[in-house]
Amino acid sequence: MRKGVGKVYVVHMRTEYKEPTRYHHGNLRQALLAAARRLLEEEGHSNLSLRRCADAVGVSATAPQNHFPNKTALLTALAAEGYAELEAYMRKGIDGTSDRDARRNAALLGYVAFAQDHPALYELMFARDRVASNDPELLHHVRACFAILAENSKGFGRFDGDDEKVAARQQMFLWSLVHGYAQLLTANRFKKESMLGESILDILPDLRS
Amino acid sequence: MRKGVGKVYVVHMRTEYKEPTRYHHGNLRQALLAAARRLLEEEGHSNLSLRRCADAVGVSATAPQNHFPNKTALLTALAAEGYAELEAYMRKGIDGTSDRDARRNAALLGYVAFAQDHPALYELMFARDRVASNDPELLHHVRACFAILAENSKGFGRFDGDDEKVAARQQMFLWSLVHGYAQLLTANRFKKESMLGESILDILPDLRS
DNA sequence: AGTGCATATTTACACTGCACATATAGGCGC
DNA sequence: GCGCCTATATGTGCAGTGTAAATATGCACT
Repeated sequence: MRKGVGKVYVVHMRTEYKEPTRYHHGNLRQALLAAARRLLEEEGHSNLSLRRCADAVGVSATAPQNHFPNKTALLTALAAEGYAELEAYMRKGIDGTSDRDARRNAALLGYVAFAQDHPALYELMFARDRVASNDPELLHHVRACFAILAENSKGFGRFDGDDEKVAARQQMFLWSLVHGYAQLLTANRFKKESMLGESILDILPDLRS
Repeated sequence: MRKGVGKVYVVHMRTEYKEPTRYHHGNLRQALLAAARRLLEEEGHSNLSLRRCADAVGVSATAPQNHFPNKTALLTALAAEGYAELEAYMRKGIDGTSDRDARRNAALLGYVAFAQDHPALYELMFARDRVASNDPELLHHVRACFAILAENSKGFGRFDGDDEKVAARQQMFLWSLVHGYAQLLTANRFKKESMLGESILDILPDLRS
């Protein structure tokens, strides 16, 4: 039995809208993810707790346990969502472009744009100790992102090895570069005076043979 | 007055050695940092707490407050220590080498080696929400690391712009690449079959003009 | 109407960071 | 030698956290 249903309205405004209190939320999993994301992006990782998510949605402190076995599971789902969006950012720039170099550049720009728009989420996506990096759903989205980069890393730069090796090295090169750039950029580790009007394309050297 | 000094020896073995109990530790700050580092690297970030550090050293739960105003301050000091070591890793490979390309390669290899030897610490060093990234001591060590990369990024690759721009872009390129590679490597994001016998030098394309 | 099961609540517990009051002892002037 | 100041430690308390376990609710299905 809920203690004082009306009371919650008196204590403070609900942050998220919720149908006039009923026992079963109906869409709690999604609502929790949305609340978690808002908390993460607006209040920072250290202010994101399961209890605050539950509060924001208007359910009891332990209700999230029915949808996520532990906090890591929630964060993992959030990270997976992030990779899906990262993929969309890259695709948006690629679609409608046919030139090979232009497609690769568009993917890189989309990648960096995502990291800049969602720095906290991007950091979470690479935090080994907060997400279950072998979660199947997460891995699915990770691979989809890598596949886009892989597709668009063909035929540039001079690398050693047979065709297979060269392809692998092109991919690793491109992902390393764009990930490092995105993270250093959002972590403010680049000198300000270096950053005037720069984009990732400016730090990509001329790789023509 | 300490409640049952002998008791702690009965409950469990102390992890760190400590002089037969005396009120003032004498070197608590250093001891706490060492304990924190051991906890971080051996038990993972989520098992690192101020109280566990205090326990490991054999002082009361709130003793750390005299040396670190809050947990972030301790983690920041730990991260600064990490940057100092990263610098040492790079210097070790560089010293004694005079060839310019060889020095740059040595710096890169040292950088990656550090990340592989201390993945948890390396992650902490770039965790925006856990360290005070504007701490003066931290910044000092960060800049020392960047300076090494900067020194050894001269005169390679074809970049646009005047001399100053080119230098900035060479540095950003190199740091992005090595940081991204180090992080993706330690986060296990590269396909296993791509990694056979690879080093960062293999994914660095031929940049000769 | 009754029943089963997914989904919620309540209660409980160990642990955390931190604020605050208090205790200790080593060093310094005398 | 002596007393006091201050850095460094302890003790206590509190709000907040993740999670386990028992209990309540109500929708779907018969």
